[in-house]
Amino acid sequence: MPELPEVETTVAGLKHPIQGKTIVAVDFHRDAIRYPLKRSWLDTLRGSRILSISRRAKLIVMELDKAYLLWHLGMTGSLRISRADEAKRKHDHVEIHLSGGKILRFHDPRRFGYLKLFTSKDALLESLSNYGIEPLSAAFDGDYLCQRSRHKKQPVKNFIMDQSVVVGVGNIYACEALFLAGIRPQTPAGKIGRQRYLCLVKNIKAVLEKAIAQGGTTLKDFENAEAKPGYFQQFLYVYGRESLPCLHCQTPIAAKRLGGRSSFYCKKCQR
DNA sequence: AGACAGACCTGTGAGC
DNA sequence: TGCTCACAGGTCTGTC
Repeated sequence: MPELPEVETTVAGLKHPIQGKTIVAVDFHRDAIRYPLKRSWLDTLRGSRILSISRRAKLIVMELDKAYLLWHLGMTGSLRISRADEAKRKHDHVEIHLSGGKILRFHDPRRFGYLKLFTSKDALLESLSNYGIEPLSAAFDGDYLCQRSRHKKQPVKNFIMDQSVVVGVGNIYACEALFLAGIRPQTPAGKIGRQRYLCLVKNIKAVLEKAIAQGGTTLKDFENAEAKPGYFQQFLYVYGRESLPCLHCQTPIAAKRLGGRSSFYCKKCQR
């Protein structure tokens, strides 16, 4: 599920409720999600204060006074704040009881998400070292993308979804940004010129910023920290619109699998 | 090294 | 109604 805007929305919603709170108790309801949930973490977590929460790539970083918690929401994960009297739902795998009585719950039906604990900043940074630059940073520009793409034969859509190049762009926003830039998803990345990369970067930033402003995209089960959906899905031009008329030229939207992922584009608007 | 397929999971909707 | 199948927002690993 969550691409950068959904993670950003989650972090924004969690800041106020959890920053400065102390972890009173932690429940692991499984031994593992994607990776093992180690019982030894429980002692570290109990009594820890949450100093800050932030996002890096599609990851959520919680800085505690004794450690760092790193969350990935995978495809169907969500983190939400609930009252103590709200019943645990199916697929609530982790519950963190906070001072003040609220509970932070990690919900993830498909269990592609994960939670990791690091006891030093170096270990945390090491685990983040393979990620590329942030798409909303000034460093992400057309020249960067153009330079990284030289000699690459892979489809440009797969290229911009490569987290070691630029982080946070997933299947939905890759399709949307390529549509807005007028670039076909299957075009080899190395064959695209600087001018078109300038345009693509502009549209990646625009699509992500607009999605953040709308609280992300909810196709099925994304919900933010307050259990509310996002509203960006009503602004989608191509994603999930196979055979429907292009909103610019009425040509039926085409679908194609690239790198195992459904890709949507307009044969007339995207070349 | 780069590109691709397959694996990891459960839920949902379509088609029979 | 109930079965089977394909597919879903993301990584990670193995293979060619």
